[in-house]
Amino acid sequence: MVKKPGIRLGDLQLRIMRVLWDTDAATVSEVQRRLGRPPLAYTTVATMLRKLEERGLVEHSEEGRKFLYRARVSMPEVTRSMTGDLVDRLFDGSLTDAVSHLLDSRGVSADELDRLERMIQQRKSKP
Amino acid sequence: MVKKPGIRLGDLQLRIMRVLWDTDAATVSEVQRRLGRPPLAYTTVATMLRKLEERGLVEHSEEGRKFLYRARVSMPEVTRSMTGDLVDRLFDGSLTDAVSHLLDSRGVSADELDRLERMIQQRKSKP
DNA sequence: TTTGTAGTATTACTGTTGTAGTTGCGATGA
DNA sequence: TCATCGCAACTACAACAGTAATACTACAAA
Repeated sequence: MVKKPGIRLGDLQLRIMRVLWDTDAATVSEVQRRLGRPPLAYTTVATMLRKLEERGLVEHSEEGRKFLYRARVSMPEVTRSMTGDLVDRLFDGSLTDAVSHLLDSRGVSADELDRLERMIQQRKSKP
Repeated sequence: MVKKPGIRLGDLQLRIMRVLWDTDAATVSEVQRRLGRPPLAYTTVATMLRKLEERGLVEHSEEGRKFLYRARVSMPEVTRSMTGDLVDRLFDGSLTDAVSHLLDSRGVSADELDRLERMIQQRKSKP
């Protein structure tokens, strides 16, 4: 069993990963462009990509003289790790506590409640 | 409307806040003791409390020559802030996506599903 | 009165995230 | 040929979390 080291990502790191999950592979400039709004310096993006690669979350191949980056960890993997982390930290691992809190703390529309209910029904029907 | 600055806490910071939420007020030594297991240096705890106080999350009064610390932010406040943060970061603010992911990624017992279902029923019955 | 001790204050150091400047190099267009 | 541009490499640095040693101080015990 390979151990999962518990992935923690900062804001920018996560935004970069999201770009890579969307595009499958991208150069630094592409990532930079896709990050949008207040444009970050090219070197900022390049630095973060290098650091992500050091951590093994990303890899690159050379396409001519530019680097093509792609994710080495999947989105579900990261998502699971980060949510699990928070559920552990805040709710002592209790899923129901976590969901309960979510329902309490955010306005949930009747529509959403319906969807959630159906989700649970489905989950119940198949073991 | 007072703005909520989006509270982010590190591991130790959260553990310390939890102690304070549990005890209502505690000296540095008490906090240190309550953190348990691999005991941290007294000064480590004191330093973190000071930093938390700088951020306004904690306050102290003087009890003789020792400091009595207590939380200035409530547990639900912090919990809401941190979960909201993650839901925004990972699921673009979609609560159903978040719950859906939680159900998928962790083993959920039939028992828990029942409890969740009842929770949703309750929520539906009162607007 | 001296000294140990329990406290706080000060200082320091490592690692990580976010942010970017500077440098060097190779392709390319004038 | 030479200036420029695109790009990677290297370096830097502020902020913050975590960790703690060291220094100062006031009370208590002997």
